[in-house]
Amino acid sequence: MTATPVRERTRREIEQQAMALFAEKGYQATSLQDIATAAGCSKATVLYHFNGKPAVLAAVVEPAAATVTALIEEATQLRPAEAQDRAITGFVDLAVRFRGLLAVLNEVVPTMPEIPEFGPMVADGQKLIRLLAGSDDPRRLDLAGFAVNGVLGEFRSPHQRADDELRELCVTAVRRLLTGPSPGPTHASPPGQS
Amino acid sequence: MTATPVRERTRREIEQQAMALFAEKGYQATSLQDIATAAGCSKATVLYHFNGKPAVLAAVVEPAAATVTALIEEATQLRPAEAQDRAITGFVDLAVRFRGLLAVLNEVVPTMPEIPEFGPMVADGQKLIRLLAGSDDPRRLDLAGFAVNGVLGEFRSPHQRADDELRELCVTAVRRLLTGPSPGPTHASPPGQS
DNA sequence: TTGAGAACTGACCGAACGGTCAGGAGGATA
DNA sequence: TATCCTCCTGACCGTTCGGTCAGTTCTCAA
Repeated sequence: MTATPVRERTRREIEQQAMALFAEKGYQATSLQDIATAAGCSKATVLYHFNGKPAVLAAVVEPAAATVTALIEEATQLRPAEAQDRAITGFVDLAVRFRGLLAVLNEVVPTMPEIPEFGPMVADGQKLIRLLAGSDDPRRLDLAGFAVNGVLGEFRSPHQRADDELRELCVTAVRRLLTGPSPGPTHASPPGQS
Repeated sequence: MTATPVRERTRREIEQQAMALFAEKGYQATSLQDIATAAGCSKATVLYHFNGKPAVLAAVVEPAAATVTALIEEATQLRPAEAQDRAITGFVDLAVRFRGLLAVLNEVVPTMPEIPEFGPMVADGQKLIRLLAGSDDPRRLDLAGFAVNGVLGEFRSPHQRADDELRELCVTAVRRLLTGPSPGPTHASPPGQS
């Protein structure tokens, strides 16, 4: 009934194998031939189903992107204080859930503006930082950006760490950065420092 | 007098141009031809002076690596409390000073174990995390790793941020993560949660 | 002046990449 | 059976890359 189920089956296989390879070796280091071999088809078939390598990446990333969008929409409808906490736990959960993909995103971030498929994701990233910060104070926005970088960095190399452990570490770290008293107006030098 | 000054002059020119290009476009995206053109020589000359592209990167990174080693040696001889603060400010200062290089390091980190020239640097990274943590508590070591990732991430894309601003942000964030009370033994759920 | 060695180069190579294209295989339809 | 369309493929293309090599130019001491 879905028009051509065989088409979807092949597409899905390519997406799954591409996801695994991207997570394992990175985006640049994975060639279309690698994906095709893993998926049990020819490189031309990959290009038949996806309009170029970036399109493969976009398809692989799409579920994660949709989840981010949903999280943002959900958190936006909460009151500010709750929204921040929801954003923190939601973001970390999401990072753990798509941990294999995060290293890839990390790698591709610098070249993302060049790829039209990623426009919405960049915008969502900004919204997420806004929610994590909990306010529009530039200082808190900066800290939120720092926190996101820290979380992303935590997934850069394929750790052997368990999901739960990783989640706890990230939540703890992000809360330390973003909750509690506001950072000093100028550079803050905690008591007793050189 | 230094045996062959002309050799050193060319080497230095290549190193400087390579550093600028790496900082601007990244390591992978910079070809040997790019470096040669910028340095006003041929690609073969670059290969004559450096034993392959990774060797160029190693030479470019070497000053920063030496500074890290010096910082570690210095901090190691302080008392623990002072050592941590010295490590924090020293690390951030160093990150700002070599900001152009950090994005490159960030990019190359996953493939670093494959390049023999980088063995000592990886070891220094571990020592630095140990100093930043201020103790051997695994939880604090994890937070220190998170902090390093955050700082590195802050330099991933070429911000327009001023050095001072960046330094203040990083020091604030790292202190928030690593100083103050020890993180709870299990996952801490601040008051009022779903 | 001259010769030896250092410094440098153009031409070339093999490999890998993303992408294109004409056409084959195979099932549904008429 | 004949036709059509979807799915798929091998062969090929142009480009870029890191790296090699034989040979030329330059430097400098004897």
